[in-house]
Amino acid sequence: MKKSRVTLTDIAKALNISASTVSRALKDHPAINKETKRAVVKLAKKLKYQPNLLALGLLQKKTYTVGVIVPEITGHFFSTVITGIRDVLSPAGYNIAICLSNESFQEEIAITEKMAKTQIDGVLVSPASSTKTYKHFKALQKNGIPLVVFDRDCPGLDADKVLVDDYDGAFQAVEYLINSGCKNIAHLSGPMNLSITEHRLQGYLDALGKHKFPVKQENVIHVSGFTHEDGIKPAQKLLKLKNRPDAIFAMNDCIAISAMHVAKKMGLQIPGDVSIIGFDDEPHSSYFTPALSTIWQPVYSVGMLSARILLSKLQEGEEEPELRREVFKPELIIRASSKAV
Amino acid sequence: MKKSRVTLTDIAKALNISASTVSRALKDHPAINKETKRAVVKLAKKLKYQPNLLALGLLQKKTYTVGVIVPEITGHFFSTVITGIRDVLSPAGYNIAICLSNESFQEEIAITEKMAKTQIDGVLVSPASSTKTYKHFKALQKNGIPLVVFDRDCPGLDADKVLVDDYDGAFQAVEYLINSGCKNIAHLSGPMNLSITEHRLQGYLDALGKHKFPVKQENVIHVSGFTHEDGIKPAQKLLKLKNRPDAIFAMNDCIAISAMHVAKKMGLQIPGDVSIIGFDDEPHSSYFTPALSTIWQPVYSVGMLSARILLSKLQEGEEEPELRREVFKPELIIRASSKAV
DNA sequence: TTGTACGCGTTATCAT
DNA sequence: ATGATAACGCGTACAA
Repeated sequence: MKKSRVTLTDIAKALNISASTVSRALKDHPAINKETKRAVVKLAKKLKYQPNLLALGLLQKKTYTVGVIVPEITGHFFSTVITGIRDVLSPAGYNIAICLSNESFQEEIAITEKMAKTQIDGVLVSPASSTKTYKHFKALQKNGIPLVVFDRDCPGLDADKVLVDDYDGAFQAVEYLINSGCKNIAHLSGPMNLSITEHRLQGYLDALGKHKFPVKQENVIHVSGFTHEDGIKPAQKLLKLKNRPDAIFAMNDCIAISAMHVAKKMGLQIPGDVSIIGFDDEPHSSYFTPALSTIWQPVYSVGMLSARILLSKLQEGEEEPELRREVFKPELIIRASSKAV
Repeated sequence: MKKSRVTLTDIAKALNISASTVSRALKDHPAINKETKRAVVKLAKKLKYQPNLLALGLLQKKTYTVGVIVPEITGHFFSTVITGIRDVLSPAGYNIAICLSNESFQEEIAITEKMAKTQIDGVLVSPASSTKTYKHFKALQKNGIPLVVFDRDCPGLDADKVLVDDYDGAFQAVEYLINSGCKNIAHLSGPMNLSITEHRLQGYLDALGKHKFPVKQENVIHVSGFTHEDGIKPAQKLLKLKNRPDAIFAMNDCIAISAMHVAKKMGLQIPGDVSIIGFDDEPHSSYFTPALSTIWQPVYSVGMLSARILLSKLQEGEEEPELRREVFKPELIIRASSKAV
């Protein structure tokens, strides 16, 4: 027997008044008798009345729910972004529906469709690494659902964007390695087709170029995913090269840790034989031995700003054609896994 | 100008037929003309019609959405549980609404209320460490919303539960330390009032008791939270004791890493001077130096089973009074941070 | 101050 | 095979 929940009408019947009066009493409507209001509020509390948000959403065409699509939440990055998003959206009265694409294009499409059906008010998204076209995002926009892209760019998609200057972070890291005397710098790059992969790779290449360092094909290896396991073989390949690199810039901390692990197993000194720098500044990165040098990003701010931008679109209602593109600067954090300059 | 999305009626008008016919055409109803069906489907596709799930939910009193309440997602544990939950619920046609209580009792209450309002079908929850009463959960149940508690128990709450035998895990760890020759074993315990904290502590105490080891007050310190920072001071306090422990069993890997960090800074050998064992088997735990011994839990299975139990309640409809209580056994994983037996 | 009527989008039921 | 109607729970314009 499905217990149906208490409704406005239930209260109205019990008090022998109309549902609209009950509605007004519960919403601080100006035109309402104090007595009736008191009675209604009292009974509502007693019956533990909960307004049905589905009905409200249907009526107002507004659900006060924002969808957040991220590829994963195992790492520090996205879970922190989500915290930033929540800290902005929650006080503003918005719900957050977190959805994981699992780095899968297909799942991402399924999620966006579901969101459109559930009448979500707006969407914050960081696309999966396997995402190739943006039709599903454009479909959302055509439905009048504002979209903000964060961290991972969607080149060619007209949307508000909050990004981090990955190019700059990579450039800083590699230039530091050069300044610290490294001569043969390798790069453990990310999965192809991902904006952050490309930008970090380009930063690496340009830093080498600026200092007239030759770029060697063999020194750049793409990993297939973001787990430790994904980094092991590529790191081995790199460190077994005839002309072994004396520095590795890894696309993230997780992969950097794999590289450290491999290097240590091979009996190499860090940073004596190989300097290593990661990206992301995961919370545990400073606890490894040696402590990992890395690139710090204003992750929490990325979440907050993305949410604020979405919020403004949501509240102004009128779509303003001016799209925002905000880019945060990352910072190099030098610890013990790289030589001093 | 808010673009309202395409509805059944829009399609009906365009085709000069009734909304119900359109509805039938789109749902493979038996009684429907092939021609009209073809026309409807074609137009629906062209117009990118998306059924409004709010309306459906309102009508059927079923939203096909399940709420998942977890204290945090930064660690490996809850993100993996969520994966398990999703892998069961998604194929069954259910949506998942992930909500973070942030270890806050207040937020947890707010979340449960919101879930009741949004007419969620069922709830999976692992309570916050600050949660003290279960009224909010009972309110959900009274509303006819099935509830499954996982990992962290709610003593006294009548609900389906999927737990891990934390007592047993702790017992195994401590007994191993004893067998490996440690004489003065300390425990970095979790926040008070948390079932897993109590069970792990009890396992520690009973293992000592079984082997006639004295229990020293000074050897048990509670940490206030689950981050690395929360573990530093307690670990320092422990390792600066006049009678320094020769082993530490930490309530989780994160805290164990803090302890390792402190020990190394003090120039202690691990496991020569201090053995260390954690709990959770985080993915990076084996990459530390020395690799961390720990307790592995069937995390993914916890998620899957919880979801399956909820699913059965959801589908059978009729509430069956028989509550399930499933307890998984954890496994001790010995790496390099503890001596061999 | 309060009640009535209507509509949000959908489906089930009954009628045609 | 198709259409009309009612219903889900709520808020609001309008009437009383």
